[in-house]
Amino acid sequence: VARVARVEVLTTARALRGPFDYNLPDELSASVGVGSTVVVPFGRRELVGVVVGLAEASAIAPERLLEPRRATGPGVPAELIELSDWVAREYCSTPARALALMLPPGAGARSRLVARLSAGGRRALEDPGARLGAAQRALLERLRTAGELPAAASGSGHAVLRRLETRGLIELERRIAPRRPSHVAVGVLRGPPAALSPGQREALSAVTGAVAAARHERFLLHGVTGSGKTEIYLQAAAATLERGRGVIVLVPEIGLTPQTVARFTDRFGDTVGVLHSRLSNGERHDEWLRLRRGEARVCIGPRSAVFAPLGELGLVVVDEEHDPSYKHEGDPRYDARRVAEHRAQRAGAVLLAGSATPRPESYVALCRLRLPDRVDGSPLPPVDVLDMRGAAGPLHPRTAEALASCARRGGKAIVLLNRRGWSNFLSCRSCGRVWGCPQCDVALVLHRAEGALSCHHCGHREPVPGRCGDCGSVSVARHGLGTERLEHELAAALGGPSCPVFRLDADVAAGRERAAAVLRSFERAPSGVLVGTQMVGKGHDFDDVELAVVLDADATLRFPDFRSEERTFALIAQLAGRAGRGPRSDGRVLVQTLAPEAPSIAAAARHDSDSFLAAELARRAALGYPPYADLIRIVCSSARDDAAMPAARALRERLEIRDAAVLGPAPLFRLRGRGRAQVVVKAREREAAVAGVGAAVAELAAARAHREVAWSVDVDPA
DNA sequence: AGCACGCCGACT
DNA sequence: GTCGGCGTGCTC
Repeated sequence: VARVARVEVLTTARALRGPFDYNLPDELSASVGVGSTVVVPFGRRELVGVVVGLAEASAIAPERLLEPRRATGPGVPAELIELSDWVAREYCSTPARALALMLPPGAGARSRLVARLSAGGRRALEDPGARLGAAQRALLERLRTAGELPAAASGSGHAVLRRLETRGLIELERRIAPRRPSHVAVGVLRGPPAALSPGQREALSAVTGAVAAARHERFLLHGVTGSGKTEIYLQAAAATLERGRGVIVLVPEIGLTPQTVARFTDRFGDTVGVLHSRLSNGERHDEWLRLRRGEARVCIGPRSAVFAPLGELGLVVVDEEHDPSYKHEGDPRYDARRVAEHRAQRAGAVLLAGSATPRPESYVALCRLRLPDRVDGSPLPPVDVLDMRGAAGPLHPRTAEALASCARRGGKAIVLLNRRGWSNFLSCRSCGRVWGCPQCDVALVLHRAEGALSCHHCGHREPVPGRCGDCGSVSVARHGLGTERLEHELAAALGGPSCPVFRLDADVAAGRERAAAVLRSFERAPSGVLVGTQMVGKGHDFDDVELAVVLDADATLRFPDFRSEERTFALIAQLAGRAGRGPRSDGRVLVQTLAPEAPSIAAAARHDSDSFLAAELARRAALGYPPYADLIRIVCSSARDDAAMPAARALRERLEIRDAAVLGPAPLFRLRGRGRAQVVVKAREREAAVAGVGAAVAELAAARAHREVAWSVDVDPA
C-alpha cells in the first residue's frame, strides 16, 4: 500500500534537490496519486507540490515525515509527469520548473510579491518623528511615487519589506500573472471542407494510414504557401478524432495566426480547446479544464500547448515548423518541436510538421510529403533580386517605380524591413559619441513618435537628446532606416486617400489588439501599402497583394549565427508566398540586398527550397552543425562584470565530454546590466553531452566561488 | 528561491 | 537597547 507520496515542490530554486517524501494518511490516499497537486508544509512555508511517485516507505525516518495539508485541483495526467522528467533532463533544468509547464495556467510557481504603501506608511512619511531607517524611507518614497512595486523591482531586500509589513507601513500581496484582455479573431476565410487535389489526397492518406494503425510516424508536409496544408491538418485531425484519440495543433504566436485557429474552431466547434496567453486567466483555466476532463479533444495553441492535458493522443500537428517561436526563451529552454516528437513517440501518436520552408533538421529526419502547387493553380510570383551596392537611398529605383505604379493602379503591396523604430543609432556630428544603453552594450534606437530612445534588449528608454552629453554639440546624426521612418517616407511619396500606408511591428503590436486591427484595416482597404517587420510575413493570407518587397534582405545574414542562411531563405520565401494569390495572380516580389549572390537569397528568388536545403545541409555537415551535431550553449552572467568570465572558464575546465568540441569561453555583450560569457559544446553524442553539461553546471552553480553567477543552459539554441 | 537566525555597527 | 544590513543554513 502506498503510504508515502514523493512530491516535487514548485519553486524555481536550482539548489533545491527533490523530490521530498510525505506521509499519506488514509483519508488522502484514496484521492492522491501520481500527478495530483497537493499543498505541503515546506520549511516554514506552505507550497504547492506535485506528486511524482508513490512508495510504501521512505529513506527518511518516518517520524520526520510530514503530511500534505490537502489535495488541490484536478492535477495532471500521469503521462505528463513522465514528460516533465524528460524535459527537465533534456534541457538541464529542474523537475519543478519542468512540472510548472504542465500545470493549469496560474497554478505554477509564477507569482510575485507586490508592495503597496498603507495609510500608516503614508502618515509615517509625513511625520518627521517617525522612526525610519534610510532603506525604509527610500522604499516608502519609491512606493509613494510608483503607487505599487513588485518586490523584485523595489530596490530593497525582503528583510526590509517584511519589517515594514509587520509595522503596518506597507501591504504585501502575492499575485499571479496579470490578467490580459481577450483576443479577437480577424481576417477569417470561412468555407466548407475543400475537395482535395491528388497531391493532397496522397499526403493525407499517408498520415491517416499511420493514425489508423496507431503507429508513431513523423511526417514533414513540405508545401508552398497556399498549397492546402491546413486542409490536410483538418482532415487528419478529423480522422484521429474518429479513432477516439486526441489531437494537439501547435501554431506560431497565436495573435498572428487567427485564420488557422478559426478554421479549426469552425470545423470542430466545442471539441477544440484554445490555449493562449491572450485569454484571461479565468478563460485559460476553463479551456484547460475542458481538455483535462475530455470535453475538448483537440487543443490548438502556441508552443506551450504541447503540454496540453490530453489523454490518448493520436496526432500532433506542428504548423509552420520553421518558426523560431517554438523555442522557449526561459528556463527550461525547451523546443516545442522536439517535445512534440518525444511526446508523440511515447504516446504512439503521429507527428505532422508542415512548412513552406522546413528546417534542414526536419528535412533530413522526417518522412517527406510534397505539395508543390498552390491550390488555386496560380503560379508563384517572379522574384527579382536588386543589388543595392552603391545605391543612393533606401529604395532601389525599380522598387520606387513598382510601388508608385502599384499605388497608381490602386493595388496592394507589402514592404518588409526587419528593423523597428525610426533610425538605428544616433551619433554626435562633432565628437562622434554614440548613444548607448546604460544597461546593455548596444546602441539605442530612435522612436520618433514617442520622442524616445529605446533599447531593444532591455526596454530602457530615455528622451531624445537635444545636445551631446559629452561635447554639448546640438548636431546629432540619425543613422539607418527603421519601419517607423519607412512608413513616414512611403506615406509622403505615395500616401493619400487612395493609397493608405499601414504599419505592423512589435511597437504597434504592443497594444495587443492593435496588430489585429492593423491587419484588418489593410485587408479591408481596396488598396494600400503595409509596412512592417517579419510579422507581416506570418500567418495572414491576403488574396489581393500584387507586390511584395523585402528591404535589406541580407540583414539576417550579417548575424554570426549558423541559422542565418536558413532564416534569410525563410524570410524571403514566406513573404513571396503571400504575393499574387487568389484572383490577382500577377504578383511580383522585389528583394533589395547588398549580397545578391548569397546562396540563400538566390535560391529563394528561384523558389527552390530543395536545392537550398541540399546546399545548406552540405555546409552544416562540413562545419559540424545540426543536424550532424548537437549544440549546447551555456551562458554565465553576473551583476558583477568580472564574475562571468571566470565562471565560464571554470566550466570549460570542468567539462569532459567524449566526442565533443568545447568552444570558448567567449565574452558576450553586457545585457540588463549583467556581464556575460558563454561556452558552446558541439557534440556528436547528444545524451552524453547533455548529461555532462547538466552535471557540471549543477556542481558549479552550487559552488561558493560562483555564488553571484547565474547559469543558463540552452540545448539546441535557436 | 524564500525565510529566519545570528552577528555587528550606528543611532537613540 | 534596538534597528537595520548582511552572511549562512535549511527545507521531506
